[in-house]
Amino acid sequence: MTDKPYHHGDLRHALLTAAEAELAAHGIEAFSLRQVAKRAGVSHAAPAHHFGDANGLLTALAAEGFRQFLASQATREAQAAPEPRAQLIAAGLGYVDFALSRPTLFKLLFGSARPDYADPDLYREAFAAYRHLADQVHAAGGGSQVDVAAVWAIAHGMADLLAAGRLREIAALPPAARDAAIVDIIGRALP
Amino acid sequence: MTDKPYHHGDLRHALLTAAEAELAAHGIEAFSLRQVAKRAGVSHAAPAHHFGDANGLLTALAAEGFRQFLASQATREAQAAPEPRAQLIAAGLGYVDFALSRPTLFKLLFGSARPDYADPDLYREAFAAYRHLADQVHAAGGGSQVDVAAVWAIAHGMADLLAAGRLREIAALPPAARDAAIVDIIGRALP
DNA sequence: ATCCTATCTTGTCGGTGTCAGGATAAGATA
DNA sequence: TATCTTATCCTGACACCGACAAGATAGGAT
Repeated sequence: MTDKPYHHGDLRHALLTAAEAELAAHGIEAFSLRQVAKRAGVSHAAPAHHFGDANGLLTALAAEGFRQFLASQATREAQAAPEPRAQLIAAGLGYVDFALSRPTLFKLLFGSARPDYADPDLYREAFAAYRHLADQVHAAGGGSQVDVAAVWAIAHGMADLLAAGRLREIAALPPAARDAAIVDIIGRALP
Repeated sequence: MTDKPYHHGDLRHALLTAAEAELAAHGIEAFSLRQVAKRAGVSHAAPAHHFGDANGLLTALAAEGFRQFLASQATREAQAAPEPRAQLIAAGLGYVDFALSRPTLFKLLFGSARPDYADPDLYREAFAAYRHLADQVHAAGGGSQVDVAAVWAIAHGMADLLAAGRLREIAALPPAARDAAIVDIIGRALP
């Protein structure tokens, strides 16, 4: 039993992990900085040194979330055919996967005003996610801003509604049928 | 100058109005029951009698929000051709109109865990909104749950992204061009 | 005229974010 | 090795918040 050392060692990382767990457990609207500190076994004011304030922690967590968001898309893309359109559809599936496997983190990224997008790290990651989508749409033959908006809207709409517990009929399908429905729907955005 | 009477007269309505104003001013994540009470010129505990707790107030506000949501769609439908498909597209435009004109209220309806959907009034209004959409999809020739999901997802995705300040290129278009883009996009959901 | 009930206020409690100041430890310098 | 500097973490305090309890006031029924 090591008495807890005064210095944690990797508190920043531990706080991010604790914050994500708290978020998943109690939802973003009940997020509490003191509960995060308690979960990490540290005093209530310890997070301030690493993140400034509560929004700073959520901003850092959102940046990390965008990295996981792109990784979720990459996983699906690696399993799909290399043609641009198949890759685009796969990215859409990864979009939905992320929203369903980490719903509160998804809401932090897309439905919360607390992350500060003036933060360079977060801005860069969010922009990278947008760029990835736009590149795929262009590669798949979409030429206009309207095409990008259509694909983004339909993927985001599916993800957001499913993460919010709506569209129960779709969510309740067996995985293969569910994926097929999502593929069908996303494909409509680029006729 | 009438000294404020001990009894307000229509405090319930005044609190809902004040709550919507507070929501629009400071966002849902900074929502404060005491600020709502102060805005209505009433003590901090006065809302409890009418709404129980803060979530009760937000639940009542969400129910009212769904009525406005359907009204926003009805406005667009009244200006559109009577064919089912035109009516469906018009409803989609009204969906987006609502999200852009009342973004925080929109987030309360579709992106918040605070309203309690076990409340009969809120459940009824939310279900009416869903039913309206499903009926229109069926009237326009959509036969499956997937068709309903596709239309809902694309309209909701456009609305949510625009309300969150994303899709700036679309939001920045002049009204007529913006509407045309939205019509184009929504139409893709039902080929 | 009286009682009953709905309405609203005041006061209090535990919890929260943020700030100020102090304690501790790690690393650099000598 | 001894001291200085800096990063890290803690304690304590303040104002604000949601919720609850108890009391004050007024409207309406009897």
